[in-house]
Formats: sequence, structure tokens, C-alpha cells
Amino acid sequence: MQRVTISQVAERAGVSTATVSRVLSGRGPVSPGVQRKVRRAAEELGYQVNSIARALRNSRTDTVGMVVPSISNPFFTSLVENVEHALGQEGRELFLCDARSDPEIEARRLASLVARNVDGIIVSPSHGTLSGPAVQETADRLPLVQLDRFVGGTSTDWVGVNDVAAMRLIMDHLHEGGARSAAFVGSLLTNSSTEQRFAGFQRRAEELNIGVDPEHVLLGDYSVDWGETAAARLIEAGELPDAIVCADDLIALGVTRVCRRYGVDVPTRVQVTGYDNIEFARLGEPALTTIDQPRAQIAAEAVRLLDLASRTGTAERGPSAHIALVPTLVVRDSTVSGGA
Amino acid sequence: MQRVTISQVAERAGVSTATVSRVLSGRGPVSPGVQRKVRRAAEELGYQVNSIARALRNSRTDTVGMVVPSISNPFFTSLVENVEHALGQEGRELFLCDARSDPEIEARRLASLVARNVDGIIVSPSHGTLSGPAVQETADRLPLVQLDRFVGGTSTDWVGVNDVAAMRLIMDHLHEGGARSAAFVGSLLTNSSTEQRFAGFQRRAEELNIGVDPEHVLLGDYSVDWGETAAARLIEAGELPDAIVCADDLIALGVTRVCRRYGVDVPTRVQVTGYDNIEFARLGEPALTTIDQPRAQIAAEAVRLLDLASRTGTAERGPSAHIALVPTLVVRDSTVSGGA
DNA sequence: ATGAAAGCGCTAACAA
DNA sequence: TTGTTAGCGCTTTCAT
Repeated sequence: MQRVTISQVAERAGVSTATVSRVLSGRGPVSPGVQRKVRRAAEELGYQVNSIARALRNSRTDTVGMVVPSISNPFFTSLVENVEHALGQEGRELFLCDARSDPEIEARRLASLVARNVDGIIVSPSHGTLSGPAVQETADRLPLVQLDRFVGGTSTDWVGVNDVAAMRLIMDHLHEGGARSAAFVGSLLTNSSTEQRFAGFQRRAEELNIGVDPEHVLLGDYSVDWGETAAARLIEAGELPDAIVCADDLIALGVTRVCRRYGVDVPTRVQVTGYDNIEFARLGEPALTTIDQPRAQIAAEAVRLLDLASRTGTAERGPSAHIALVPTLVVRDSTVSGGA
Repeated sequence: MQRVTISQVAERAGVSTATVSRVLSGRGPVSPGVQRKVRRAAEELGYQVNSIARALRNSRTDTVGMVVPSISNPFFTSLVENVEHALGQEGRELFLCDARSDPEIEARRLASLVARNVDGIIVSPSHGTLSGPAVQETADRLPLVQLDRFVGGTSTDWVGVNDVAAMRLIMDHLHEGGARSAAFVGSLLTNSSTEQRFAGFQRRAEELNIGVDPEHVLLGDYSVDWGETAAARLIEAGELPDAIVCADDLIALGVTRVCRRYGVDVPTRVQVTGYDNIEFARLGEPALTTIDQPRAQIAAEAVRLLDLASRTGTAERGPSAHIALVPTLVVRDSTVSGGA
């Protein structure tokens, strides 16, 4: 099963390899007659470009790499889908990597993407500080934009959502629903998402005079399991706050599940909010009130920034872009809505 | 930001490029002294292999491609994770593509993977027949194994689960729980998963004398939405069967949700089963009884077959392997378990 | 409009 | 043990 090369096509068409290349890549002038001959020969032989060879020659792979903290988190897969879509045109392909929330694996992935000469990288860093060196190093070598999360000590483009504004939306809504005290369940403060969200939570809680018992700030990881653990801890400690604000939907799903199990009614006894608006958010019992991130827009912006960076050259191109899009509050049944 | 090449390293170390190559790839004999010199030079220059060049030379990319019908289906992402893990050793990378359940996109992805010279491909074909040509063509060019689903009219390796046996497990369990009639909610019969599952369902239903009203076979797609639609249709038509067997967990999640909404108790009024045991299956209300596929094993087998195929050469290597692993029944709260 | 030839960065014969 | 050299398949000057 030898692969067909350009020179076999050339031979069959009775022309030079240069001509074949010109025809197939549509660059350079070729007479219609020869064009046809070449195309037919290629067709008959079942020719397909060897993009490795092409990439070596062009030093462009028409490939972008994407690294996410966890491919099993529906929010990220949805982001991936959107990026793929945004890339979809132009025949560019996405090289997807899962960092398993581990900065070391992440660093390896990044290095491997660089080695594979992707044209650019979109990364949502796993860790708020540990991801720094690898991300910066990578960004020094090729166009890179951070998505959703970002890592301190780096100067790269970023696009995501205004977490602080999102938290304000949530807190205001909870406050209207009568909440006068709240808990926060998030991941350890090792990534920007939680940091920002927690900061936003705290600030607005203070402004609204919503009490936050220090014991009611529970930090674990982004998972249903952690949500369950945290909720059980809150419930068993007694003194449940009026609301439990979760750093993402997975956590919130775990929290509501445990509430159900303990017979703690949501939202009348305690209001619960999520974040991300993953598909399963609406499937919770009750359906989750959450924050919707404009994923398509985030993805589109990321691709745009990447293209921009590629064009401008990795060299100096002024300060990096920092694009915070506007989140939306999606009110469902896990909170007390206005009318109630 | 020029990339460092091997010859720059060679120059700095005062040796030939061949020597550098030998040191860096660990092949061929090099004296310890020179080794050190080369490594230091490489280090100082921040050298990284250009795997494009290496791939062109070796006609191996140390990369395998994976194509799944939908990256937003947790079952497939979980499969991806497992494959990645199985590959994880040996420094091989996974090139992940989402076919969006569209055979045309799928064909493009496959072609692109071939063009990119991946060493092998793992694919779960979207469509039971339409995916055929592309899959076969791809398999003719390089090692390919089908995962979970397979497509008719192809002769490639396959590894998945014994769907018929799984359905027997489910039906027997439902029967024990008192079910004497059942509905089936699946996707249109355009992929092997549904085909097999439905066949298994029907056969065992017959054997157990479980009645299946032809009106109670509802075919749509693998999504929560479809589960909801189908359940609503069943409920509104009256004459609910004793059990609703779903072709996957997403559908089952939709079904149970609608039952809840309509006040139809699961499992006392109607038993519901899923398939795949995705993480969210246990989060349903009630938690889903479902089929667990040995994903890690499936992934490991797939990788093994791929390696085998690579070694043997794509040429004749006897009949293709067809490995059906044994599924497990996971009993939760959506069915009437033995004791009840 | 077409062809000859150089070379992208790497590795593997083959020599020395 | 080390260096020289010939390509992998493609694109792109530079001639013609």
C-alpha cells in the first residue's frame, strides 16, 4: 500500500512535478489542457497530498492545538466544539489535548504541540500559577491565546467571560430571592475561574450585606463528587445558609443531589446556583439557575485573535488583548425567582 | 523567533548533524563526552525536534487519530480519555476529531487524518451504512480499528461490547422486576449500536414473553431531547408499558425527566433503563439502572489491535479481529430490584 | 506556460 | 565512534 506521490502523478500526466504542484495547490499559471490531464491522473491514482511534506516545506501545518483541563467536563467539550466550528472553514484542523487538570501533563502537551508545528494554540490553563512557565514558554514560540481561564505572570491574549459581573448577577438574583447568607463551593483557588468567581462572590456579598460564614467557603475541585461532599458537610454542620453558590454546574449538580437526599428543599430551604450552563444543568432536580457563557462568541474571538497573531508575527505586537465577554443569568428552578 | 535546528546544535557542539541526531534520538553509538557536549548545546539553544521533518523522514508520526460521532456525548469523551490513557505511554499523541454525527464530516476528518500521516485510526462510525465507504477507504490505507460502533460492508478490526448480551441482562432484570410489556427508545437504526441493541431487545422480549407494541418502538437520536419527546409521546398516548428500555443514558435521562414532570413514578409505574453508564447516569432522579461498558478494556484492546496492525503491515493479515467484551448490568433506582 | 533544481529538517546508509 | 551524503514529498524560485 504505497502512498501515491506527486511525481507519480507527474509521470502519468507527462508533466513535471512542479506543474502538478501548481495545479493541485491552485497556485501559478497552468494551461487548461494540462490542468485537466493532471487532475485526471491524480484522480486515477487516488492521489492525496502528504501534508507532512507540505508542512515541512511551508512551515505551516494548518493545524491548531487546543489544550483543556478536562475533556470530561461538558463545558470544555462544548468550548471545543465551538472552536472547531469557528475553525471549520479554511480546512484547518484541531489537535485536541486533555491536560487532566495536571500542569505537568499540560506542559508536555504544549511542548508536543510546539514540536508538531501547530500554527497556534488555544489553551485553558489548568492551574492559576503552576501552568505559568509552560504557557509563557509556548507563547514565546508561537501564537497562543488563553481561553476561559488564564494564568498569572503571562502576557498572552485571553478571551473569556467577566466572572465578577457574572457573580454580581447571581448574588443580586439570590438577594432578590431573599437570601441573606450564602456559602461558596468551588475548587481550590488554583485557577483563575475560581479566583475570579470567588472574588466576585465576596465583593457582592459584602455590598449586599449577605453574610458569609468563613466555614461556608468550601474549596475542592470541579466535580459532582466534590459538590456532594461539600453539601453533605454543610448540611451536617447544621446552620445551612440561605444560598449555596457553586463555581460550576457540576458542583451544583452534586449539591442539589445531596440536598434532595437529605430532604433539604431547593429552593425554598436553600437556593443553589451553578455556572457554565452545561446541558445537564437543566436536567438537575430542580433545574439549575446558572450563568451562561457565550461560548460561540468566545470561540470565535479566540480564533480571530489567533489569526491576528499569526499574521502579525509572534514578535512584538503591542499589549496582549484581554477580552471579557458579558455573561447571562439563566434563571431556572434552583433559586427563588422574582414572582415567588 | 527562529526555531533551532539540528545543524545549529551541531555547529555549537562542533560535531556533525548526524551525531546530534544520534544523541538526541538515542540511536547509534556516541561517546559519552560527545553526548554531553551535544546535550549541553541543545539545552543552551533550547532545541526541540521538528517532528514534521522527523515524520517526513521516518514516515511515522507517532500520532493516532480518533474520530467519534459526538464529542459532547459523555460516553465518547470517556472513551477518548481511555484511549488517550492507553496511548499515553510511548509518547504517542491523539488527534481527536468530532464527526458531529455526520458521515460527510466524518469522511473529511478521516481523509484529513490520512493526509496528516497518522500512524493509525480509531473510529466509531456515525452511520451504519453511510460511513462505510470512507471507513473502508481509510482502512485500505492504514491501520484502522472500529470502536463501539461498526459499519457494515467493511472488514476492519472492531472492539466493543456484546450489545445483545447486554440487552439480555436488561430484559431479564426488568422481567424479574415484573415487567410484562416494554417500549424501546433509540436512535434511527442507522448505526450498529442501536441495531444491535434493538435486536437484542426484541429477541429477549420475545423469549420472555414481554409484549412490545409496535407503536412503542420510538426511534430518534441519542440525546436527552429525544428522550423527552419520546417519553411525552408515550405518556400522552396512554397505555404506558411496564418498562422503557433506552438505547443510551442520555435518552434515559430525558425519559425519566419527563416521567417526573408528568408525575409518572419510576420505577413503580414504569421501569426505565439506560445504556453506557455515563457519569450522569447516577445523577438522574431516580438514578439510572444501566449497562456498564468496560471502557478501559475497550480502549486498551483497540490500541493493541492498532499496534498489531502496524507491525503486521497493512497488507494481508488474515481475517480482522472482532472483539466483543462483556457488559455489566448496574442496578440503581430506575428499575425494580430483586428485593422489592 | 512549463521544467529543473534547490531545499524545508531530519535520519540512515555508507565510509572513514 | 564519527562524518558525508542522499533523500523523505513537497513548493518555489529561476530559467526557458
